[in-house]
Amino acid sequence: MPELPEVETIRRELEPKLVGRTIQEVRIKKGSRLLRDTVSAATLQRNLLGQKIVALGRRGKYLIFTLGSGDFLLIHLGMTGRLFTAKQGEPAPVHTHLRLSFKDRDLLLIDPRTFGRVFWIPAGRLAAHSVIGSLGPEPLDPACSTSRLADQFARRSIAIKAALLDQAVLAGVGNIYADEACFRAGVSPLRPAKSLTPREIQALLRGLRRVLSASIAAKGTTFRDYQWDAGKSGDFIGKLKVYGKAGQPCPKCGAKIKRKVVGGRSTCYCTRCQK
DNA sequence: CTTGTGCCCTGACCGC
DNA sequence: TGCGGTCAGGGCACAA
Repeated sequence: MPELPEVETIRRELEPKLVGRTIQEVRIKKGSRLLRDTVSAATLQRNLLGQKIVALGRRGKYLIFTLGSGDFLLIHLGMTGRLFTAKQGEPAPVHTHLRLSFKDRDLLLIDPRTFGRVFWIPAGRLAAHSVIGSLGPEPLDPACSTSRLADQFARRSIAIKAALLDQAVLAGVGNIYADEACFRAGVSPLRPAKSLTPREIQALLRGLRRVLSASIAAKGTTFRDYQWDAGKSGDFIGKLKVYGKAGQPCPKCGAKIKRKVVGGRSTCYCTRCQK
């Protein structure tokens, strides 16, 4: 489940390998669900062929390829999406949906469960595009302030965990880091968002930033499917405090970690440490 | 506007 | 060994 740290890790891995290279061949899996209603395979193919990758950016969980034409290729990895390079001529693994060939290597997009998505966005239309335009601030951006978050939470009665998962509130936070941030802030994920005090929101943002930064440094969390390169796992799983640890002792107080579905997602927390 | 629910999809895992 | 059932969850459609 690639979240902000995992997508950022993939971005950093691919940037030096792809920027400056020109797309020489485009292969799209027939009827790939990743394109859905966003762009036709023929249009995508036509618009990518011969284009140079001039930048590789990230916004939330979206990877943003800037092309020489000024247009953008957006990739969201969903739950099981993987993106890495392979030697030319190397056989594509099953569930390869997109293969871009460059002078020295190929880029493969593999996604068994097809929760991922691919978008093509014309030049100048990135910020106004529906998926990018509706995103909240980057949690690691200094401009993302406690007061801004407080404004967002003030009118929400949903659980703080659900609010953290809302990409319009904060971009890039998923199930793992929402749970970890709540634990580090000592805040129960069940609390209504608007019940948090400014002090608690500050602790939450600080905890979130710390866990995101530490995870990026460890190349992300490999819980199940995520890899930042072929066969390469992230190391942050050993640093997780509560996520996926239901029934195990809380690392702070030793009480048994509880699991509950919040906002439709499995949520792990300590009822003693998190109030 | 808000909030909650169900669906998409495949593979890993479990119990029999 | 095989096989059916369950679960994982990001984003979106949809209903209230």
